[in-house]
Amino acid sequence: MPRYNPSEIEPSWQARWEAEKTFATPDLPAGKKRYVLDMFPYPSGDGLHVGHPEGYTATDIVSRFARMRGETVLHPMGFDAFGLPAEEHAIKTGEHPRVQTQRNIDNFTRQLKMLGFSYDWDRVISTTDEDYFRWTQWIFLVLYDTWFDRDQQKGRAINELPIPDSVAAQGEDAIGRYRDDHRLAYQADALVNWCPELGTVLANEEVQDGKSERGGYPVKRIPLRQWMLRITDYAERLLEGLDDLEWPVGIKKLQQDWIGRSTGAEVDFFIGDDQALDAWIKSRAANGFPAEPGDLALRVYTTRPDTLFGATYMVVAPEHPLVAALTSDEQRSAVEAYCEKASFKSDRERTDGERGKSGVFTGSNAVNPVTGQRIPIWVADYVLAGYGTGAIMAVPAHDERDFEFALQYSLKVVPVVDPPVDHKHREEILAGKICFAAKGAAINSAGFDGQQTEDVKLAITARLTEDGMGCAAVNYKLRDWLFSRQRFWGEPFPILHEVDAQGEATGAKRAVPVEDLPVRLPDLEDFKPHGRPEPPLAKADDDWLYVHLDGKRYRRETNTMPQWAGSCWYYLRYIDPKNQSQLIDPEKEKEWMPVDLYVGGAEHAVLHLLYSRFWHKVLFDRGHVSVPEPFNRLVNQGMILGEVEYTGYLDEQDQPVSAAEVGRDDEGNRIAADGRSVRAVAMQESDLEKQGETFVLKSDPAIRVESRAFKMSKSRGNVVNPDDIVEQYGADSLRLYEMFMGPLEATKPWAMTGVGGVRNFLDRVWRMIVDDKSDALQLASAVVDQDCDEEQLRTLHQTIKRVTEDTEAMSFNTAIARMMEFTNHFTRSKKRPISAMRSFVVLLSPYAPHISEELWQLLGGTTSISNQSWPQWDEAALVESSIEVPVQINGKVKAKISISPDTDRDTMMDLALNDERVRSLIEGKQIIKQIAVPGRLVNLVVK
RNA sequence: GCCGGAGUGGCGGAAUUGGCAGACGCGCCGGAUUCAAAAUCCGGUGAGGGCAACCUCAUGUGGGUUCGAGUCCCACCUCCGGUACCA
Repeated sequence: MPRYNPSEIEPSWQARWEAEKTFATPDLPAGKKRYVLDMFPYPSGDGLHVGHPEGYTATDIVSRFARMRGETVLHPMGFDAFGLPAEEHAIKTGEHPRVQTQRNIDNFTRQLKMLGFSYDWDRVISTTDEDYFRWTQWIFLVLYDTWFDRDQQKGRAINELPIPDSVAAQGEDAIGRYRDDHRLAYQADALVNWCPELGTVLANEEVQDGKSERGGYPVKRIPLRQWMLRITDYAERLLEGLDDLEWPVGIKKLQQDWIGRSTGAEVDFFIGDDQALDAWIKSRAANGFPAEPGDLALRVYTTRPDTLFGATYMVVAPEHPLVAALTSDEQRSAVEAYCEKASFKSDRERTDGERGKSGVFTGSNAVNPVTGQRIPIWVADYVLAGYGTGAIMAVPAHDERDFEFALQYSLKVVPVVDPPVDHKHREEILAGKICFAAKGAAINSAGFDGQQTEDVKLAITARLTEDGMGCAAVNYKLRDWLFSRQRFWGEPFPILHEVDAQGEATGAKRAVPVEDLPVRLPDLEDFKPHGRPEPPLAKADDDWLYVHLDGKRYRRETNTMPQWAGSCWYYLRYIDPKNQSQLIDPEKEKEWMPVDLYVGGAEHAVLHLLYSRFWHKVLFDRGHVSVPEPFNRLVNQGMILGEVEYTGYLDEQDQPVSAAEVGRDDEGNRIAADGRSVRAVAMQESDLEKQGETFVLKSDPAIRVESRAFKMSKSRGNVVNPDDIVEQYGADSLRLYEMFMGPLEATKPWAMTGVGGVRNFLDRVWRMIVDDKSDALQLASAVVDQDCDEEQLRTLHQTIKRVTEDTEAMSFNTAIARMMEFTNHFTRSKKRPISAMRSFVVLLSPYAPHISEELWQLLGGTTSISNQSWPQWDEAALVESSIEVPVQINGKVKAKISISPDTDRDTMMDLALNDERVRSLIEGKQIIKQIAVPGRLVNLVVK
């Protein structure tokens, strides 16, 4: 009895695809190309998660579909294999990270192949391959060799950087330093998130709630010499580039917010002695606003220059370079203590918790450039050193943060914006009792009174510019990218630091010559961090660590790159994965780029996608790639949650407590409204019933029960393993179920019964074509070599049309529903024309490739079904001779009439009015309005 | 707080973009087949009322626009995800 047996047919077809290289992609596309890309996985020890195949199946369907429509498809897969877990494992076990990484890659590869994805496995790459990271290092050298020309808004070669005469006069070293200051890859002392437990610094993104994202260990801020990438130079380009991309608007917005462009003005406040004020004002008026504020001024950035008249005090960040100079002797101990305390806190800790503001008066004053009045300068950690100029003018009347601070320290509040007259709190705002951050008309602002906010901004900025006190300015939230890690398992930097005879660094550096790449990782005895913020590579032998070049001695850079590095450009390498002389052959790059469809999780919305775009733009500017943006279309697959769980509550006496009464006490323990402590228990669906919006116990409807699906997690024990599903139901069922669950982008809960449902469908498809009663594999007797009848033909062509359109629209769930309808229809037919069966199996093949191959072969196919061309539908076959349309009376369906689909408006109305039932219903009533929509409905409004 | 997304049967979800709400699947009920069960096949299945033909109500809540609203507008509620003093 040849039952549908996926565990037999799936591996055999996979073996055949592999042996025949069915999905090998040519170097260059013939005709229309399509580059379909998945976000490559980190090969963790846990293996594939059920969330991975969701996106992978979607792209596989798109790829198979496109191939059958004659496009040349590039659909590759690889591994993002550097990263912390492998290193943690190495530290624990002493096993080289490469060994474990390879094991995990092998397991992932097995799992991916088991799902029947049509990747070109000859193009597989791993970021940890020397042959790959050689080019990651090469791109780093491009960044190192590039400066950003603001006038042209373009990255250019460092030797094209204009050297000011004053620098040139100081000699080669000065020129070198000047260049180093302009490179896109540069070193700086950065306050870093040092995590002693992990023995590494972390990027801001890797720190959550003052703890490491991985492991949840405490993080301290310490200054350290770090590699930085000047992504901020590209802020404007990264912002503009978003416009033309077919990305979800939400993701675009996240990137825009992350870049955080704002416009306003920089303003200098005089901080010198009164005697020097006049001279300063005169010199500013004569010479204009200088690039640097000088010793006599404190520079701020504001987005509301219109509120300058309301600036009643100033605040500098604790790390601001002028803090010491501004601090008076009386205040020195208080200020120093405050700054010391702030330095121990991370950005996150500063803002965490109470959210109360704190600060200390410096003892100094500054002159408000428009009022001429002296205002106090405070130091407070609600001002961040890294944004704007690290100092602000505080306008408590019109800024919530300043208002809160002013309230706490009894600072002056001067309203300078009059809210609209109908504003609820206008009186209190004008009295300085409530803060108003919106727009209005200027007041208390001398000559600007009465003008609207936007106009005042321009007018005041113009006046400041004229007086040399300020200028219009743009700022970004985006920070330069902290690019070095103190880890072993990452790409070494291809940089050499010159050392003198004593082994001391001279400060000069040079790039490793391109022909010497890759810089391989050294052999180490063990991988343990030493607890100091110094990279493990420093433990390498001198053979590795020291290099002689051109008669000089160098020490290698010992930091490694972060995990993001490898994933920044992998999509390029797939196009030319084995090229030994170049990153990518320009001819191939031109033919294949950009990526037409990129599918992955929304968790990479900002970082990975922003970093890749940045690298790509640099490569573009330097002529290595031909398009300005790498990913034309982006789709985020939604999260798959675990099975729905029903949770009831019991008190200490095991009496049920309604979920409506359950809350949490201060320690987070669950308690009932009356204070009894309660515990959660899992409930069976069969014991529950729906009551209104909620579920209740059948036995006691007063007791409410929670119903919810949770994120899959090991600790919750609701993780679904793809291996188990494939074993029980088959890969085709898993693929089909993941697509049938709902829209690709939606978050949706897993349901094992649903997998059974699609398996049932595949069983029906099998029996529609295969004779399951006979011992040999042969066609069912109902499958006949004759033409479709009219209805079958219509069903077939409707199915072709809808599956084609739904697949194009990536509406996979409805495409599958259409195929189920087809199967329902033809299973009922005693005669199933073989031509219809063939067309159907072709439609099914991108979704469930293994069963389709098997059935295709049985239906007489001699080559892989993936070589078939996609069926075309015939509009003529879709036309029905007669359709039923509803007749509504006052918007309610009261009757149906049968008409030919092309019946015109008037004829429809006549038919409706003559319908027996309609006539009886409108008898004696007055028809006020007649609406007829051809092919759709008739509506009569009667009184 | 702010930003995004979503609320449709017992459940997952459809609905040509303003035109027959609930496609398709799961579950449930009934029937056929069977010694019996599984499997399979056929039929039914939003709620309430009626012997019936039918009637009434129904897409988170309340209003509005329209001949007609799940879909558009206004106000609100709930859930999920992201984010955190960026001057």
